[in-house]
Amino acid sequence: MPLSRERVLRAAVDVADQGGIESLTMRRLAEELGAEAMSLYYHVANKEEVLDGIADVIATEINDVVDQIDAPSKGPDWKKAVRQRILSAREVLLRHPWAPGVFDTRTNLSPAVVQYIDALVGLMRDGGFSNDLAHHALHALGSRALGFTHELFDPSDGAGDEGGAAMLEMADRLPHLVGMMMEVAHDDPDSTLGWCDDQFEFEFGLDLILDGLDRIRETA
Amino acid sequence: MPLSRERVLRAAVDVADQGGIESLTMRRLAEELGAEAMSLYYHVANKEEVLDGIADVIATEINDVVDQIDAPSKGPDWKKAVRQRILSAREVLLRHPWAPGVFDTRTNLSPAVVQYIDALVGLMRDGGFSNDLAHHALHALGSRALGFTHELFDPSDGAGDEGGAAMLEMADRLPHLVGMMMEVAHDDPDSTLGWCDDQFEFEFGLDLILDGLDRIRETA
DNA sequence: ACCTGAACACCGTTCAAGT
DNA sequence: ACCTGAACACCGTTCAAGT
Repeated sequence: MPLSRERVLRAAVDVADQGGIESLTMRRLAEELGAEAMSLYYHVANKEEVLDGIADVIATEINDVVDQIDAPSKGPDWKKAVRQRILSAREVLLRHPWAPGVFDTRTNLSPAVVQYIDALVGLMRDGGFSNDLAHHALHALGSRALGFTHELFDPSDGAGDEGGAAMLEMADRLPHLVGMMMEVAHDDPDSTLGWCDDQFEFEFGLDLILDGLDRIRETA
Repeated sequence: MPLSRERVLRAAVDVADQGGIESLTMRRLAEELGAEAMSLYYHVANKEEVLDGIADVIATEINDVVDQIDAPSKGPDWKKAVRQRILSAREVLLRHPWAPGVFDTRTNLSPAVVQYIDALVGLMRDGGFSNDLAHHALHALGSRALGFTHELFDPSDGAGDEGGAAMLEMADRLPHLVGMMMEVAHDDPDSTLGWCDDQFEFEFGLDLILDGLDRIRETA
């Protein structure tokens, strides 16, 4: 089977899925395809084009999933329809944890992402959004529209269990944060320090925004 | 003047400010300091530590600015206080456009960022937030808490003025998006395609979230 | 048309050696 | 204690050359 742009991009996704995005080098990608690194340049201009390409592959996978959803979106139903779409997109991205980072660095926008956004605007228009409100809504959602957010920090490491003395010193400098952590961790003693339920928090933020938009929509 | 961790990090910020983050290499950084690349390793463990370091330098600059704000935050005043803080943080980041991207890749969290977040939780507590609500609020704000969001795409390029024929073809595939763009661009004929006012959109999304939180706070 | 070998410029980093 | 020269492994990429 000869090489092709298609095969190169699919292999690139496989490499990133298996070894993470930092393992995706032109030489490693060629190896995956049983070819030499230089052969790739016949099918793609450079590595940037590979990154643009795999972003588009993932966005296409998202579109394939969400386009099978057939939810009513007229009037007040818009919110459930949009919510379902975004959470489905998120499920796809959870299978490709490197993808959000790649989307972030893309300056060229993926056609499949534009297609996704277009459908989202369509749902909001069904809900009675003005074009102006739909536009602001896209900005308000930001990366959440595609199903991810950028965590400020990963609570899994750092600030860990350094023993009581360091904890007391920390409580002095960070009274509010330590107080919050202790109380929230106390309420949910299962997860001692992996104390954030990503899915729950994502939905909380998403609903906060969707509810706010719905309120503006009604009074417009 | 001998090298020092401090000088290395300040020089790294200068290099990034001047030439962008991709211009920040160990060799270029050493040149800026009139030294050899290998000398840097006496003061920092590796490049990752440089990146952790400059993230912390910027976060410290943010703290220096926001700590001078003395706004009332009790009860309903919390929202104005938080809003002002976040918009001030944003002003600092606009002077270091590379910084959001660096924050994003940091897996080790900057002490100065933690300090910033702690103060933010304090303001919310002043406003009557439960620790639980403050915790969800941090996740809902996400990177917006620090004053930035990740744009889905940069409207300055792509989808540009490819003439009427391509536009008609685009309108066919992307009816909602093209319709939205045409209407919003029509309302604001100044900015033909740089049609998004970043500052306005940032504040719109921020206020949407803050208003939603305020409503939950009141009914709690 | 499609693939490759040799080579180049550029990384981050190690380590033994200088002062 | 602080800095450096030489060297290594690894990048992305060019280009002339193979089939």
